Amino acid sequence: MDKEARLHGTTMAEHPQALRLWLRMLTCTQLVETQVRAGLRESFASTLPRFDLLAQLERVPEGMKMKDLSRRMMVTGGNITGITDQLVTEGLVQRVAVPDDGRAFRVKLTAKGRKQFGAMARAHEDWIVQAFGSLSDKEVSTLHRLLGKVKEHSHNTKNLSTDTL
Amino acid sequence: MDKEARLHGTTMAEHPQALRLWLRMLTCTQLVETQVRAGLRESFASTLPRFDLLAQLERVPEGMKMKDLSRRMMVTGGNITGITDQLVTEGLVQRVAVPDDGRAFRVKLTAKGRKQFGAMARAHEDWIVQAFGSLSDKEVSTLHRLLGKVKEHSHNTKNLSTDTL
DNA sequence: AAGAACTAGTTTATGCCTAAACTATTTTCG
DNA sequence: CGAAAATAGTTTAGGCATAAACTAGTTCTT
Repeated sequence: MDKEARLHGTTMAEHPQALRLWLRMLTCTQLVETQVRAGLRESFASTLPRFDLLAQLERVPEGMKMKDLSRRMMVTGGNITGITDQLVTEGLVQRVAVPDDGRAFRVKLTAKGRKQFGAMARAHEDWIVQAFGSLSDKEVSTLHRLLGKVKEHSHNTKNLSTDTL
Repeated sequence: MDKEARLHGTTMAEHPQALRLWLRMLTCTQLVETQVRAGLRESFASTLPRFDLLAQLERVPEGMKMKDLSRRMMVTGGNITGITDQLVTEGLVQRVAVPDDGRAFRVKLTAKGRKQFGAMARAHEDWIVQAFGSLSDKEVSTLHRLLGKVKEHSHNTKNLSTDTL
């Protein structure tokens, strides 16, 4: 069945629905991201990764270890080092040593950081609400649910690509 | 109405649906992207932007101007210069001068590039089909349609953020 | 025809991203 | 205990992204 389609050599003309969906999803994400990035740059002289890191810390007064930030933000550790360095320079976060573990730091918002993040979060929310403004509540919820399935499936099938043994 | 919600100071606790949707969409995109990037690197020693550029050229035997690539790929011009340089070095594309316009180049796939892209595209398609494998045909089509609305809306509202005059 | 405005492509400076190597601390366990 | 393995964080090398300045060719305007 699948083999047939391939034998006919028509796969490249077909552009299966999944592929079209993926391209559109990528486009949407980039469109929204571009707008958010521009907003953060113009209104706050900041960037999306920095905002993202602040957002992670916002609800955790005691701060988070860098390793946890790395996992939550889905970026490699080296990155967290760099972004944190920036935010420390800007005075928005601070590194605090962890008593029981001489290797680790806890990254915490400063008072200035908390204030700054508040302003950014309000603007950010407006941008996002606007970006999805053409959808009804029901459509938003449908989209949310379907993407949830994609997300779970992706988590479950991680690192299984070359599992031929 | 909206004002009330804000006055109550509860916006940050609410996490409107749009915001949750956006975060989930970002997560999904990153998950799929990470898998595709790993595949391209491991199987073809290549990258997503290079694959993307080859894909743009695949259906246009006469090649495309770099400006058009920039627009189609939604990245700035300087980027196209770099990616094209890489692909030229790898022998997968070539720059061809445009007769009537001394400034412009046409970027074309070489025979090697066409062959290489074919192999990459087959693998890529498999990865994507797998990434969305948990969705039914109907769900794929729903997702596609809803994202279409987001995309159109975003295109229509570009550059209107600070239009107070 | 000549200057201004525009356009195609490149370059520069800066930031984020990865993978992989490295340092310095735990933790594990023979 | 003490060597080996694991972990937290940093550094390095390379690629891709942006914005903004720059070069060189084209088009517009008068």
